[in-house]
Order: sequence, then C-alpha cells, then structure tokens
Amino acid sequence: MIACQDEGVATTNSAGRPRLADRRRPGETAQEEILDAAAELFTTYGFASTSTRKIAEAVGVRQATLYHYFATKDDILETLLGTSVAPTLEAAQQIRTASASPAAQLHAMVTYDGTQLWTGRWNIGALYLLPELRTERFRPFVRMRETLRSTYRDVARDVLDLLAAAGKENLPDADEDIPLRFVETLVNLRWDDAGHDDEPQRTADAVIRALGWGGDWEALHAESTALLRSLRGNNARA
Amino acid sequence: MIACQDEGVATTNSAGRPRLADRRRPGETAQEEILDAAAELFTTYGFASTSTRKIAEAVGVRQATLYHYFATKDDILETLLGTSVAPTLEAAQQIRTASASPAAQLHAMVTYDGTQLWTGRWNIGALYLLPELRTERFRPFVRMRETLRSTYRDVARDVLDLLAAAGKENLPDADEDIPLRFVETLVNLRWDDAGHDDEPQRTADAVIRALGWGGDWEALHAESTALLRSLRGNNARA
DNA sequence: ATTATCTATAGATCTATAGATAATGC
DNA sequence: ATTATCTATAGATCTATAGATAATGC
Repeated sequence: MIACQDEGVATTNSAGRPRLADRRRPGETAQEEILDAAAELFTTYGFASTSTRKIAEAVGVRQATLYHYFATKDDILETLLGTSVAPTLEAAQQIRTASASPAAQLHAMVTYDGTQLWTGRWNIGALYLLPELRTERFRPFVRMRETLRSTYRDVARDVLDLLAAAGKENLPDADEDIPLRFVETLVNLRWDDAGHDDEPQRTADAVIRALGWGGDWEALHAESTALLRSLRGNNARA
Repeated sequence: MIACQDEGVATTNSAGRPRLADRRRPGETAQEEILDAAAELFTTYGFASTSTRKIAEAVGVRQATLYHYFATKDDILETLLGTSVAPTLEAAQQIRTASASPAAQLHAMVTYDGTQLWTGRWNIGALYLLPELRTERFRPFVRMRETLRSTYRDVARDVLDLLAAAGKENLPDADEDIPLRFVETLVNLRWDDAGHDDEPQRTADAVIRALGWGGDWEALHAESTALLRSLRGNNARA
C-alpha cells in the first residue's frame, strides 16, 4: 500500500460526486480543509477582500460547494474564531486557579497564549482586530475575549499588590492591561515576519519586567514551567 | 455676519455646481472632507468593506464626485497613511539626534508617537495592519514604517548597552523591538475603548521599565519633557 | 472658460440558491 | 437512498468612466 496521507491530506473515497481537483489541504474532513484555506486567506488578504470563490479555489472545489458546509461566509469566520479563542481562555482560567505565585501564573499564561499565537499554522490573532467583529453576529466571540482580558487583569493586579506590599516603588499606576496588550503584539510581530523562535518566552519575561517585578528569575521560570506541564497533563487526562 | 464655520466646516461659495447636501465634515477643502470621512469609515468598518458610495454619503456628495479628487480608492488610503506616518517618523529622527540620554530619547519618542495615535481624531494606527498594505502599491508607506522601526531599535539598543555597562543583570536578550511593539498596543487599547487619558505617558514609562531601566524617574521625566518642548519649538519655527 | 458637482451606466465582481449528477451504502 | 459534489444563474453590489449641468471668474 502506498502512503497517500502525507500531511494529513485525506484521500479516502467516500460517498458523493468526486471532486474535479485533488485534495491539497490538511484536515480529515472537507470542513477542516475549508477552514484551513479560509484561515490562510483571511489572515493574508483580509476577510472582506477574500471571496468565497478564492476560498473554494484554495481548497480545490467549486464555489457553491462551500455552502454545503457553511450557510454563510460569516459562519466560516465564526467557526475559525471559536476554535482559536476557546482553548486559550480555558487554559488561562485553569492557570488562574492553580496554587502557584501570581507572577508565575502570569508568566505561564503569557507563555501559553503566546505560543498559540506564535506557532499556529496561520496568524489567527490577526483576525481579532477585524472590524467585522463589531457586529451583533460576533458578540459571543467578543465576550470570550473580554473574559480573557479580565482574567489577565486579575492576575496582574495580584502581582502588583504583592509588589506594593513588599514596599517596591515606581510601580505602574493601575495598568493591569499591560500583559494582554503585550501578548497581542506577537500578532504584529508575526505579521512583519520579525521576532525569534522563543518569542513567547521572551514576551513572558518582558511582561513580568514591565510590571516592575524584581525577584528570582530562575525560580520564577521553574514555577511557570511546572504550571504549564501540569496543564498539559490535565488536558491529556480529560 | 453670522458665524457659519463652527468646527471648521467650510461654507464659502466658490465655483462649480452646488452640492445637494450641506457640508458636514471638518476640513477647508473637499479633499480634506473626503479624507476625514474615509478615516472614520476605514477605521470603523475596514478598507475593503467601505464602498466609495459610503464615503460619498458620509461627506454629503455623490459617489462619482470622489473621483474628481482621487483617481482610485487606493489613492485615498495612500494619502491617509502618508499624512499620518510622515510627521511621526520625522519627530523620531529629530529626537534621535538630540543630545539627551538614550532613556530620555526613548521616553520622548514613545510619548510623541503615542500621543499621535491616542489623540488623533480617528484611530488611524488601525490601518497599519491592513492586509492591503502588502501590495506593491503601498511599498513606500511600509518602508517608512520600517525606518521608524529601526530608529526605535537603535535607541533601545543604546539604552540596553548603557544598562549592561552599568552591570545590570537580567536584561532582555536582544529585544530591541519591545518599545515599538508596546506603542502599537495603543491602537488595540483604543479599539476596545479602554485605557486612560494619559495613556501615552503611561506607555512611555512601561516601555522604559520593560527594558529593565532603574534610574531616577523624576530626572528622566524632566529630560523627556524638555526634549519634546524643544521639538515643538523647532516645528513652530520651521 | 473653468470648475465642482451632478446623472447615468458599463463591466466586473460577489454571495447565495436551485437543481442536476456521480459516487457510495443498503 | 443518501451524500458530496457539480453547473448555472439571479440579484445585488461595487469601481470607475462619460458626459451633462450649474455655479463663479474674467
């Protein structure tokens, strides 16, 4: 038997009229193929500038075929956004309930979130700023982002409170938004093809430093790494 | 004589067929009115989703009238971007050649740039990530942004070198991109209607802190303020 | 005469729907 | 029979151009 499945491109013959072109996208199902193509085109050319015809071409099917899987073009974007933010939010909330120090929680959060943004097959984070998200249609997604934002703010406030209690001066004045803002810049950096392989870790360090933290870095890294490891363990078990 | 020019809306009668609707946009010329409307719509709904018809409606003229002033829709975007980045780049380069300390230069740069992004009538910075900019057409603009980026990197490197020479440890490892990335987050913050009035100053402080700088904050602020004042003086004279 | 606007429209899209067709599955 | 695809197309855009019109300026 010859291997026909490199890169996860399915070639199984199933019911239905055959396609005119070969499969060329990763994904087990046609739905996944469409989402992969849409992610590439939306992040590269923008949502409004990407026609359903272009998506279909990138998948290797006719334009009308998309509508067998998604009722509208908006539905494609919605699915894409949902699969991207949900896991990040869940990880952040799990980290938040861990017993680690606030600084380590924040460091782990940034590293996890940053890694998703930095190593995903496409620069999905670039879609978060899409003006189209302002419509009612995407409210649920926007609300998930807001929850993530306030989780970040909560940890940041904990870190700052501890530092203040320790008598540290010149702390940022009520800037709990610094961490998430900084994570989001990974999107810009990737857009410009700049940055290093370990950018998520660098970003986590920069965030902690920007809050004015000045403790033992080696201990912090160890704690953060342990937190992330236990997280992966939990998910594997689930 | 009754005042008919509140908010800079011109009502002077001049040559040409009269408009059907009243003027409603700030700006001395029709070109400025168009740019103001386009800035609002592009930043709110995106470039591709904004039709020339919508721009014309927002100005109060017929769609075809736009083409008396701009040959294409791309030309409108290009003009908008140009008038926004050019002054920022020039200010950054002037600050760079001043005799102030690197930390003060960086602080002043972030404050100036941040103020432009934060207080401009529209959130023009949101246009910098537009996928459309990837085309040949907008190369000149993208190159200006790259020059700005490397100016930021240069100052950041100076700051880090000085800190290293002073024996400071745990400095960010070759992350000269931190400052500009941080400035760019003002765009996201404004998009979300979050942040404080003095966000540019807060951002400048956070940038300096993120680089690990730990000197006399009061002296730094004084030096930065003086630098910005001399900058305004230069421009007033020119 | 010059200018700034207008009306009208060509030609090229683009999204979504209707209905035919060519496979597999029972 | 069910499914996944195909072909064809309606109806609604959207950009840009052609040419008419109603002011001012000389």
